[in-house]
Amino acid sequence: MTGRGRGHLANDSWEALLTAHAVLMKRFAAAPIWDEVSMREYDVLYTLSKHDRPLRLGELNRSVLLSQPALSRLVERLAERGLVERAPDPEDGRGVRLALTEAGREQQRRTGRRHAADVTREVAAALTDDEMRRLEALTRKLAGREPARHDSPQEAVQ
Amino acid sequence: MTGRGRGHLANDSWEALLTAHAVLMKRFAAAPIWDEVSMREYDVLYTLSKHDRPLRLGELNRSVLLSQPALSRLVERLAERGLVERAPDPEDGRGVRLALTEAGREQQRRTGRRHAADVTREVAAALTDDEMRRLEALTRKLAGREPARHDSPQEAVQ
DNA sequence: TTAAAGTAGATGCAAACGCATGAACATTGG
DNA sequence: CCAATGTTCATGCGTTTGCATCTACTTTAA
Repeated sequence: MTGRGRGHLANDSWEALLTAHAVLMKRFAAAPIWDEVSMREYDVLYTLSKHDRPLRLGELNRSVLLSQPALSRLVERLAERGLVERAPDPEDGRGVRLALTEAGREQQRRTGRRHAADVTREVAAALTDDEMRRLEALTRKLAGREPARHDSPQEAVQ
Repeated sequence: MTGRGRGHLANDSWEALLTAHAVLMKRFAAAPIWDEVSMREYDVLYTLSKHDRPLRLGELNRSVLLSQPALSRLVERLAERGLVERAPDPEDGRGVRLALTEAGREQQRRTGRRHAADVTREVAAALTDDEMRRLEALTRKLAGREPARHDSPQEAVQ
């Protein structure tokens, strides 16, 4: 007698995550720190800052919730503003290698410092240290998997 | 000797949540079930379906990650398609009361059934029952608070 | 080796978005 | 009671987004 099935558990927890995401994103968006770069632009700058090697557009697109063309143009605008450098990939003539410029890195640090303070204020005010650690572990586990296959499991196919 | 401070814990857990959100949203968006209503439109239909009383635009806007004007027009389009009903609020002449039409409710159920299957597949494949319950509890706690104040705490001001 | 198929990113264009602001109504203070 | 202020949603307008498609390059296989 489990009360609710796994399906309900899965959907309820996902809905709760979505709600938390929306509520906190609204609060962060309301902060007066997005005058130089928008939240989406910051997302790109932050993702690039996390890696020390240049990223391909497609790699970047895996963590940024935008369509490939939209991201392509967002990066284009950041490049025009001197925050991102676009270079052809020497190992793949189709690709571009994206990296922060020095100005981009400084901008990321400046905005990141201010944003991190907001994140700390909201999250640390809501959860204990242990809860934050557990939330991190759970959400990492949630994202860190192969996509679940849709079709029925085929047994011993060749 | 805590290793990392609360600020780091807060930011790391928030980043992990953001990553999980982006990764799973991408997978869900890739599902072939958004031909009748888009994900954002479904978000509105779903939120309305959760409440049995009509919602005000402002209330709806608290859970939907869109600007007020964008939501106003999204609702307008849904109303034109006969999925949402907009009525003036009898208790407040400025407001509108939003509710699903019967067609809207059916559409929400149809899309919801298909989407829920995807959510179950991804989330239940990644987490145990206990983990799902813990994730739900943590994210509820995270969102279910008053916004943390920014300014310094004023003591005993009148 | 080379034609066919696949992949990465850019571009045209209509739809949707956010910001600033407006119009209508509600609330407050004198 | 009424003027001033606040609140709620709608609208004008420039910017950004997504979809479809294109080009350029790579990979596969014959």
